[in-house]
Amino acid sequence: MLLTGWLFDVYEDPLDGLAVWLLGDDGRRRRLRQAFPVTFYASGPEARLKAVEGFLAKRSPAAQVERTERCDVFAGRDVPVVAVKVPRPADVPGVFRPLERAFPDLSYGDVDLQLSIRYAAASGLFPLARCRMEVDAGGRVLAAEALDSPWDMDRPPMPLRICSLEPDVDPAHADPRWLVVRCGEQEHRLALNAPRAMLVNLRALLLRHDPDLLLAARGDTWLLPWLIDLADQWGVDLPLNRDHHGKIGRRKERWYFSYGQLVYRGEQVLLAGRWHIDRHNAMLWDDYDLEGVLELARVTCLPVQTSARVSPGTGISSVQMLTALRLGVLVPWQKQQAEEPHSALDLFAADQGGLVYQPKIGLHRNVSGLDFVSMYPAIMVNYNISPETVSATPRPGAERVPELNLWIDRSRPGLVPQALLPLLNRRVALKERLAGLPHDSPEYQLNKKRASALKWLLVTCFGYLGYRNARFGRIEAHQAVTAYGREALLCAKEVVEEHGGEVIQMYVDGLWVKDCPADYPSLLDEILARSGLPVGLDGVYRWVAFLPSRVHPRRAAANRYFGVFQDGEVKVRGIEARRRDTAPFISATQLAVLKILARHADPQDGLPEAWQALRQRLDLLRRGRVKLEDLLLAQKMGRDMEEYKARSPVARAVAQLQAAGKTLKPGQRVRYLLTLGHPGVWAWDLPSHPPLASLDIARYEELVLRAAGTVLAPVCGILESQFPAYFRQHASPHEFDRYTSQALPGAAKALPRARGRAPASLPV
DNA sequence: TACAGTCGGGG
DNA sequence: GTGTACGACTGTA
Repeated sequence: MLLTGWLFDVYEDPLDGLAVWLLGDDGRRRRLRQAFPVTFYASGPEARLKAVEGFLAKRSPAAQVERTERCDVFAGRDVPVVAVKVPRPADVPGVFRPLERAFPDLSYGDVDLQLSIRYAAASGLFPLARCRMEVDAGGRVLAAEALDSPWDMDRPPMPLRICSLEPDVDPAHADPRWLVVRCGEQEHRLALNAPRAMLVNLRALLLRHDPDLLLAARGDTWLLPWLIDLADQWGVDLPLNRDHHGKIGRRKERWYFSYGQLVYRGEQVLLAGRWHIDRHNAMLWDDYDLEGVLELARVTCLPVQTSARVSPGTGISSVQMLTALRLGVLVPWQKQQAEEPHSALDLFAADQGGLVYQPKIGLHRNVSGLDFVSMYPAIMVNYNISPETVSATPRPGAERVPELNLWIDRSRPGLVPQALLPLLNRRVALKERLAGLPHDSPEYQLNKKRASALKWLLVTCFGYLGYRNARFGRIEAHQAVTAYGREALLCAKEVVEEHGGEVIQMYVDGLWVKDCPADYPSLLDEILARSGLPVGLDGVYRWVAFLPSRVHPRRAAANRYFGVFQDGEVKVRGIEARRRDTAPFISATQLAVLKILARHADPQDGLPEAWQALRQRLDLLRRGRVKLEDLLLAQKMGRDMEEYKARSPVARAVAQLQAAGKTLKPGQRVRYLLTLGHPGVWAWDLPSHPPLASLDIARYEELVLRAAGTVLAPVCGILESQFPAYFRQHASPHEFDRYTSQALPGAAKALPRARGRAPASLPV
């Protein structure tokens, strides 16, 4: 039988090797089976390989053992190996573990690979591929072929049936009463206080709609674990899985450090034959949602349920492994080559990393923002930077890295550039398409999410190059990339200056140019021609403010700025509104003030209106008209409770929750209100809310004024620290407490003009 | 004032 | 599955 359709999912089947789900063109969802033997390799001295053969013949008779050669990418050549082929993926650990224990001195390759990646490399199929399968009467796949590729720009959408499940409130905050279930056009509200009826109804819905995707809010961390227990308790057979043979996969919650910050990942519940995604436990869901997840699955070949939950780092690592498998390069089981311990993992490490300049503090008009497009990935591709192409000694035909004693072999394409090239090309193609589409069209939205998912993959690949435990990482390659980056930025600066522009700020992959020559295309082309890397115009700022450091007011903070483009769009970086610990009301106030300034060609002309808006906001705060949710500060718990030395607000809020029986894990976010007296905070997830009168309004006022000062002080030409006093004196002629909304229009007239007040040290 | 603790950055 | 930068800022002691 010949079937065509979409590849829905592939996972291990203990008996047959693989379970393969096909979403057929006829609308049927079929669980097929496929035999799938897998091979891994051992390499080392001849005598040891002989011993391996003897060992396996005795200990693992089911394994087929063969002598051959494979490419060791770090050695740069084919090496003799023992190939060990086992009948099913599930057989690998049983054969490998004793082998590795007996021969710890050998190198191993292709051992610990995700099944989906092995399958993709072997079959040419990928998640969501259009495909044709030849299947026997017993549902065994005899042959399969892909009918499209992940790089296709236009593909028919996969006809997914989606069911969404959502509790009426966040279960961490309060006890939900309803579960809202949406299947297609229908919406059902299931009462949670009648568990048996709820289960029976949910079962009926699942059977009737048979969804491909359960999109559950808090599905990982609350709903599914709870439903599974409840169904068990009430003896209801709840068909969460579509695969009757499959088990529901549970992964425990965990926390870890990544790029210097603590990350908490909640428990995961993975279904068989159906996808389950919890948008609150899905990486970057708010950025690219389902379409981005599907794009990731196609290009990384990770299963959809995995793509939704992993960090882009895992994604890029999968693409590298896939590339290696397809090229016949061994994927090291453990990292082979020695390297210095290092710390500079991050894209923006200033020391021997990206180039950072001290901008000129204050307000600047008519500034162009120029950015290299995907700078670091473009460098890796353009200069062929890969762990195996970098060497610390000159080799014939190798190119020296600027400023460093490193050489790059450009005679053969490196593994990492080969993995990146299609991603980079696709992102460029998607962006080109976006440029021609109206922003409100569905096609624009779709492609934007795809481009965004690719962006994160590309951003992370640089970090992976320098990451100690990456399989295809090497610190020297990482250093080479940043060296080329610095060179490219300096090259761009030269070109700009030759054209008569003044560079007022440079930051890793971007530069800000005052009174940039208007002939952009030729300027950008020249930078491309001289640096080899594409540059784009981020936009032309009507004005942009670079902020001084709060700790050292004479020094500029490279990373705190805001500005307004010619079309009125606002861009902010590093200031309160960008920080996830800022209360929504405070962010909103800061942005509201900034948007008022943005409406004026000269931001100072917006000051009277900005003062008025600020007074109104403070008035709302005073009169208790701000929703409690909008006053929530949110911070991550950075360590275990016992490890806190200072009674910081977070520590106090966590302690409150603990006393109320709610335990938080490191990396989880704690939301709290600021209250009067001791302990000064009120954790949001406590069973009750604080009385309105106990909110520390004065403290909130301080925070509002501080955030407003960040954007207003540079426009007034004063230091941020002077702002609250300045505001009370100049912009608020009446006593604070006497504010009423009726008094406001008159008050606005009494405002002074700030123009010309700037001290000499602050260019305005 | 020193120290402890958390945040951004990429588009 | 793995994972702990750096500088800037805020708050505590």
